[in-house]
Amino acid sequence: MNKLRMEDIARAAGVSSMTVSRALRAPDSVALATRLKILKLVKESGYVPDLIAGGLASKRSGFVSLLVPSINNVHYAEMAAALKEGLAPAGLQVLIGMSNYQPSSEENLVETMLRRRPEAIVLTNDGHSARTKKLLLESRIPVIDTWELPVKPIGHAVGFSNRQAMRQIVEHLISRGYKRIGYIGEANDSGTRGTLRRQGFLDAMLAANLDTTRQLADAIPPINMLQGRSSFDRLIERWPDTQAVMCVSDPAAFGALTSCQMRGWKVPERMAIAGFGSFEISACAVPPITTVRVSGRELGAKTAELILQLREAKESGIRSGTTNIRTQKVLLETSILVRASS
Amino acid sequence: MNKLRMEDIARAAGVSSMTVSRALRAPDSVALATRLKILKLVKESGYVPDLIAGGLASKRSGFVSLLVPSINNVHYAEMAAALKEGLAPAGLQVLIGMSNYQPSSEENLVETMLRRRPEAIVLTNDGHSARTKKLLLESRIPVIDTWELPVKPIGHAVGFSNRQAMRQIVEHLISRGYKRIGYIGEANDSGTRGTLRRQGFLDAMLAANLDTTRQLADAIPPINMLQGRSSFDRLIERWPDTQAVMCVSDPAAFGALTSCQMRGWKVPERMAIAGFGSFEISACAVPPITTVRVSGRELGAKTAELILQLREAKESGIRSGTTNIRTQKVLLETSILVRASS
DNA sequence: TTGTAAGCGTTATCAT
DNA sequence: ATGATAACGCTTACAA
Repeated sequence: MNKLRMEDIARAAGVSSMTVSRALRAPDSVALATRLKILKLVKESGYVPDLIAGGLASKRSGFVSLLVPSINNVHYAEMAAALKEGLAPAGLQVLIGMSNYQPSSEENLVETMLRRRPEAIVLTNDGHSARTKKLLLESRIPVIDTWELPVKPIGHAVGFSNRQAMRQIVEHLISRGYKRIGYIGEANDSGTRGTLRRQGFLDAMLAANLDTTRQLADAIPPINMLQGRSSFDRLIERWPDTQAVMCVSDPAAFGALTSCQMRGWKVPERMAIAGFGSFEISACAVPPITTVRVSGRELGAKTAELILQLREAKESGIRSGTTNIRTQKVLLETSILVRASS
Repeated sequence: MNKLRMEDIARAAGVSSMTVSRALRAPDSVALATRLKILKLVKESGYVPDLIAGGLASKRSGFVSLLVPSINNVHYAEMAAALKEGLAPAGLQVLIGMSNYQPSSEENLVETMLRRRPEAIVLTNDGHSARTKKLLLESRIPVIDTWELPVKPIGHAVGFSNRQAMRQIVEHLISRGYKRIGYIGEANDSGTRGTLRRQGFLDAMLAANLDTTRQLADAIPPINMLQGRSSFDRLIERWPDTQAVMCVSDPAAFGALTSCQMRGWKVPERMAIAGFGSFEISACAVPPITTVRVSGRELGAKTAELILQLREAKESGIRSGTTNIRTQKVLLETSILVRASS
């Protein structure tokens, strides 16, 4: 038994393969009786059209590529789900590639993804290599940077200001009366979100005329709970009179909280704690941890919207002879969730 | 400026496109000078070969499809990373599809993935619909069920026994002297891993002649921390004299722990807790939580191995005229991590 | 070592 | 509403 082709269905239905093709993609353009007969045969035979062949002929691959550093993250998961939901009505599939937080891997991943000619490519991290940028630009495929709004994005961007959000939450700590505030971040974060968040911390502290020396940023990204705990321990060893600690992410903040639990320190009385990202752990910890709310769902939905909009613009551009599509930037709001830890 | 094709590179190099094709895929079959000239042109021009066209011609798509329920899970992340590493040397890419824990979505996802003709398809959940099974079987594409070893897998399988692992950890609790042991699980888990884990709980309890009525399995899968906490609260309300609680997963166990923290209950003195899956939270919680160690990396590596082996078997099968490849089952070991919570 | 010719399985385009 | 034909951009198979 060989693999079925469209022509096999066509022969069985007594029509040409073009009619089968139409019955499958644009049912209205085929007579009802013919269509029903074809669909019945397709179903019975288990025929599955070959998208490789279809893609070659139509020059539409039918999928959008989502590149994430890791698939172990609720925000990427929600973003992916929302992106998928937003693109499904347009018949676009989402295929996910994982770079595993390795910059060299991203370059590779981008190149292998481009080979499959996605209809758009969504990036979730910044700090791309020059070659990555060149490949993306030359591919003529719409590129969307997400999460942060880069000053100079490769193509379009949907995101929020990590710096502004961090500034906001640190201002909250300051308004609570904490003065000796420490910061726990990640190492090697030049050109990444971590840097921007730390910048936000500095913005708030300097504006309030507070001391900014209590910083520890040596965890390997992405910082995890246990790293957060050990950073906290070293922070306290070095600056024992610290009153509050601002962490680059919720898992790190939870790590700091567990250190307090082991020391028998009351939170927030002895030590206030704040995180970033509204992960489940910050809601469930005892006490719950103050954090910055970010919405992967919103990001995914907006990104889907943008992709569909770009697609339409391109269609009408082809019709009108215009080829230039302006770079789009979508800025999302963030808000802080004040909880018992501060 | 139009998209570059292989022929453009060929013309620039003064060779035929076949030579370019060879220089790119089997460098040794092209004269050194020619090859260098071609590779230089490719690099300078930013030409990226079209895998859609290549796939159609060669009947090899060059990718393996990994279908996960969600990308918010460290185990799938590690499995994906290991799978990727294992397949990369063979020139196989891993593309991830997400079903979002919706059974209807899985059917859809399988079908759209099949359209792209992956060279193997890796499934991470069980309980497939009849149509899904039919499509997979008729596709003639190698299918690998992972995590659990189903009694009747669709194709091949790499996994461990959830039932046996759960039995082991419950036996540990029993050996510690706990008698009134409760169970917190997920609702609607017929045919899924949850059912098998609960079965393992029953196995151990019945073998020890202990009461098995303290079960609460009404959380919506996948159970999360807050659901674990509320299940625990209801368990305690109904059976206040419970001594230990076995949870279907670590996040649920952590939820139970936070309830104890809020009640001021000592763990394990007043309440012993055990989880499943060795998530980071169980290592970082205070006290750390006893759990079952599972290795996504190992699963991914073994799965990659199996895929390469099947591929070779197929190659030599084609040469020898044999077409039948036996179903493979790979069983991995699990172990329990005894920690302070029990 | 390189080239030529013929597809791969679908869809675009133009007829009818 | 349906069909014939020619791509789509590459690789296979064979020839030189």
